[in-house]
Amino acid sequence: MHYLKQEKAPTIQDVARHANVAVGTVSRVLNDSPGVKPATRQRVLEVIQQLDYSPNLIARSMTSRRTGSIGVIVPFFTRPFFSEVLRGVEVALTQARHEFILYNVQSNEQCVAYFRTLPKQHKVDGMLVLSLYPSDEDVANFQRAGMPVVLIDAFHPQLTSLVVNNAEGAFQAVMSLLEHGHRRIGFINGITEGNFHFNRANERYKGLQRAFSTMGMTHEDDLVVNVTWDRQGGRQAAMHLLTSPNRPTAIFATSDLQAIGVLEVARTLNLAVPADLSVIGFDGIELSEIMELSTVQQPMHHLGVLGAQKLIELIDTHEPLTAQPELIHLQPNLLLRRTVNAIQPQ
Amino acid sequence: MHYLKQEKAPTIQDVARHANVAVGTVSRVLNDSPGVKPATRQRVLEVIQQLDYSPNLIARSMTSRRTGSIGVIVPFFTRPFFSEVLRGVEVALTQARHEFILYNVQSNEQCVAYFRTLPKQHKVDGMLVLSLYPSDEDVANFQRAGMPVVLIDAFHPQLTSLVVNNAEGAFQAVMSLLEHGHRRIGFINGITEGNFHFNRANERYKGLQRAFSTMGMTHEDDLVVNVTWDRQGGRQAAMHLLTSPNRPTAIFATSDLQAIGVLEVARTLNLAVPADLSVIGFDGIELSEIMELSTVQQPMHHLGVLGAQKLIELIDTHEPLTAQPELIHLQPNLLLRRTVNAIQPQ
DNA sequence: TTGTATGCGTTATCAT
DNA sequence: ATGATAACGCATACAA
Repeated sequence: MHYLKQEKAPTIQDVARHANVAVGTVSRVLNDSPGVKPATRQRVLEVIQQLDYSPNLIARSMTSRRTGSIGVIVPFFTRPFFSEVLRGVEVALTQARHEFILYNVQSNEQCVAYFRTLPKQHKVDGMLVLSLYPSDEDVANFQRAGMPVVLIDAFHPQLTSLVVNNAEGAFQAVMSLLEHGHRRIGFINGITEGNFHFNRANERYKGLQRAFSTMGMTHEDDLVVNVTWDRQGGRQAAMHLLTSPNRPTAIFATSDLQAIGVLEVARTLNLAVPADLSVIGFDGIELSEIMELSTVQQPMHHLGVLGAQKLIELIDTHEPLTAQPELIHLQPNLLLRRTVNAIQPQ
Repeated sequence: MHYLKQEKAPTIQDVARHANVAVGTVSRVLNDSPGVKPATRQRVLEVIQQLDYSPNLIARSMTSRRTGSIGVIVPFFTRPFFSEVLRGVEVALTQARHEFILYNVQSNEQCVAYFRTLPKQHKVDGMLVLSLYPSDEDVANFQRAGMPVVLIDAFHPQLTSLVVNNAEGAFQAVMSLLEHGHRRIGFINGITEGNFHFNRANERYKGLQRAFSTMGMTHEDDLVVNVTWDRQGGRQAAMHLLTSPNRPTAIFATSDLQAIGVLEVARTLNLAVPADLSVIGFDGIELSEIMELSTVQQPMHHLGVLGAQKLIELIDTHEPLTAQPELIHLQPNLLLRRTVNAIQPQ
């Protein structure tokens, strides 16, 4: 092969020289600032074309103090729920001509490290945090660094937060089961592998309890199992619940993945769904549709889009830090599908 | 709330001043270069701590000409296949202390635009390209810009490429169907929504043809359907194939998602799988396991890890552009599960 | 309308 | 061992 010429990339200086103008003028052309003679502009444009010049974005960030990219901190980004939210984020961001750096977190230490270091590195203009709860100290750090932050599926009093009404979603799901005649309802509660600060699962538990008390009943503690949010966790929980004496006739899981795990175990135990067992999940990922799983649908895409838009807003308005943080509530939506049935007469 | 002090972030100058040293010394401490008296180092370190100073990475990139982040160009990143590869990328990258910017592409124009602009913007140190084929001109651009590129699940003679032996995978899948007695085998070929440059599907078709010719037979054209890579496409194709007279007894799809679509249609048509219809997919995504779908497993995670490692290598060695591009072959692996059965006696 | 000069926060190359 | 200073590529305030 012929040798490759790897000339240094042309700079604004080169353009200026070739066009017989000063760098200032080229800069003005680039940012189409007013006050440059059409003829000159034309000439500069031609040279730019000819030299195949493109501004160095890093250098530009030096003066503009904007990088054009935002950081997204997310646990286990390949999980369908997060993946769907990210999709929404991506849509809103590309529309706003921004890019995003993905900071995947798999352990508490990693999360803490990101919260600590990222605000001060100046690599991003703002941060989107998914399902993770920064501490007061972390928040103070963000503010000191002047770094806008939006929380998605998480909450902090001083940060713009988008939250889904988890309690309400759980309430509806469990009410539905109760109305179908179920009384022994297993509840699979999510803990997280990394031991992050979550509390969604507890809200969902409260929703369940409210449903029971609405019906003048109380939920029995022995039907609550704490496991991880994934299929594996669901399988463990289901194995425990379904092989115990006086097994539940229905199971409500705090994630679809867990619910899928339940379905798998039910299959191996030869329990027919929904004849022998009703199941409701949470999230409304695509998989739930395929499996015809009843679930509490979260507005994942919307969560992502809205969160990204709010963040861009904060960045663009240069966010007077006195501004009141917004708290935005979104509603989940119960989706009854194949896996829920009225309880069979014994 | 008390007013928020949003002081400007401290710079290396501030540190120098507070420590009564010159910026050069602070820089030396930061990069632990040799030749700085322990006492001085200590003092500087203390000031850094006290000021909560952290170097501005953008400014650092100015001189170092390295950003510490790489760009990943990927179509439809939420699809399980890409998502899994990305997971591998993330693992290798965080290990190498790099970050990645996700460039999601959904149309040919977007892809072309990324190929054109990204190399010259200096926002990333290198690029990872998934399942997309840059043109010769694009490649020339990369080289001119001195931007290392690694192709994953794609190939270009002048670029380090990781490819899976698609033909072999398809061959094994179809051979298995043939050995199970199937003769009328539907083939669902993938086209892509965005009209990118793909050719994987054709390789898979070749594998199918080779299997047939190995058995001294030929595959009939009317059993080939071209649809998109997703569930939707699979459903369309299945509907077409399964409602035609003399329907196939088995279907081989070029993606698991398509195969899932086939299963869905089979269910609505009251065709039992595998009694009435055998199905094999391609990719080996988690969903295939849940659905007990037979499939050709691709080394997705490995693809991501290896690709990222190769790219980091290129970046670190500052890649003398004369270097021979590597071509790395990975093998897929046939996974026979519930959805394949010997053909039933009519 | 256009040119010049300064600054952005580092690193690196000189001196000292 | 450390200090002073020139790049790095661009934007911008100020001059002309």
